[in-house]
Amino acid sequence: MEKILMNKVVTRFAPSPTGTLHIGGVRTALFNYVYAKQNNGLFLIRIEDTDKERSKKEFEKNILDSLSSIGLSPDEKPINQSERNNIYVKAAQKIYESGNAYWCDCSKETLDKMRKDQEAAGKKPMYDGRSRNLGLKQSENTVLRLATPEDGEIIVKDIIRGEVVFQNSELDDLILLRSDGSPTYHLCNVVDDYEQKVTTVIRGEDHLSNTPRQIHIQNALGYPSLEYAHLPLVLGPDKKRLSKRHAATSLEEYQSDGYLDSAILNTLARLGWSKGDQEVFYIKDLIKNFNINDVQKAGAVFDVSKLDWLNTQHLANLTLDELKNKLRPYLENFNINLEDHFDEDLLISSMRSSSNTLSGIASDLKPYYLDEIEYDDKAISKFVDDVGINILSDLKEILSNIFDWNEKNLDIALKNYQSEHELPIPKVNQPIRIALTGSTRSPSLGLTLVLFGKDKSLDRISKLLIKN
RNA sequence: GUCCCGUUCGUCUAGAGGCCUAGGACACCGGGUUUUCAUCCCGGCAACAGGGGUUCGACUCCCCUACGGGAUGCCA
Repeated sequence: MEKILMNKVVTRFAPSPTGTLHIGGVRTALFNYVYAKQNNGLFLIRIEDTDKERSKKEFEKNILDSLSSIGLSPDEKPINQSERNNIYVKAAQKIYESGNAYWCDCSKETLDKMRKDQEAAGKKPMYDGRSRNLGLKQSENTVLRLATPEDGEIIVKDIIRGEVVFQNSELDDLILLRSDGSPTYHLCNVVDDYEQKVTTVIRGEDHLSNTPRQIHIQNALGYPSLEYAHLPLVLGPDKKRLSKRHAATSLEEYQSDGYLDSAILNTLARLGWSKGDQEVFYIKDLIKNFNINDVQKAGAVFDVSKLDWLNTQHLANLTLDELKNKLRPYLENFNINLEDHFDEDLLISSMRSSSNTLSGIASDLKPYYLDEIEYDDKAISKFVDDVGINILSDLKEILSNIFDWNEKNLDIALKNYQSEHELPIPKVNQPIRIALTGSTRSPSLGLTLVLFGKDKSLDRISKLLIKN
């Protein structure tokens, strides 16, 4: 224990590249990152690609790119377990030589049958150690198993959960080396945590029951013990771990949907953790205020509406320039160049609260840039009737005679027309709004007209007039 | 089945025996501001899983039950 206190804190995020970076993984990485940073420690990444079947380079790339895109870059170059085979094999040998492992030649069929029998007998299915004292030598179809102590218990000291006790009798002799000689997850994981000088393991709760097994491997290898924090899982609305069935799970989907990285991180951090009544946190706030001891024990349901709200908060905190820069890629999706508007600053500042995502704002910006207008049928049928058409042609005339095209003049003209004809304001304004933007949603009308400019405004009114 | 973890408003959470007629936020529902939408402001709805203990007193401590999750792989 003293040893841990003396060492520099080192945390790691150890994903296996079998899919794109999952939002739950981002949260795990975030907590690891923040914990390391607030202790002046190191945050590392390790790619656990020992499953040759399912590991894909493209996923590894996605995970690494996603992490750095959201600001959770590691302090050292990530390592790949697939490239460190000899280290694990050496460790396995050491365990074997110390008498804490043995070769086992049980076939898959034998094992299946054993498990089935145990289940039928109402017992926990686990390897019964039948090869343990056979003194088998390594051969083509042998695996190396850890000789787990049969009695006693292992106490996992978990920062979040306290002491969790496991009886050794509940644990079976796990496989260290497969029959093809390749190392398994538990071995690699333990060896690498040691090799990378990891001090603190922060990972999902699904690993809690793996921990005593890994501690046995550590003990067999003579490694020092680690600090653990098992995070509650991120759940879907049905309380099962969040999966594609529930919602988007990969980070890149949220990013392309127009959520700010800082808002995503904020949402994830608040899932299972809180600090007073504060809701909005940036990474620097987390480094200052986060306390891993305060993390909740129960799983937390991921709620997109909270993300939406937090995103509006983070969006509102952006400076105009920041917002413009963040908007650009989303605008490009519509082939829009932000600078093509004659007063993009006024435009963006008028439209910045139109939607709670970047992609939503970009989409709302389309009428201001593109010639094609998408008319909202409902709005058309509600406001563009005979009366609406008359109003439009009247206003077209009136507006064309306004030469100093500014918000104040336009508002006055609109107001005069409306009071002269004793019309309710929306009756007058909505048809114009629809003519300009295709819908009834826009900033105040005088401003909207300014944003479109005189020519375009009149054009669009004509266009709607012709259409009807 | 067995082992492990968990259980406060629909959701995220505050609550470390009296501060709780249980607080905040999101969502939702009303109302207001706004020429529309959004923003913003105000208000409302809504929870301690159940049962036993311990205690003068339990959301808080202990036990049981129920429910949920995780683990039980030559996956990680």
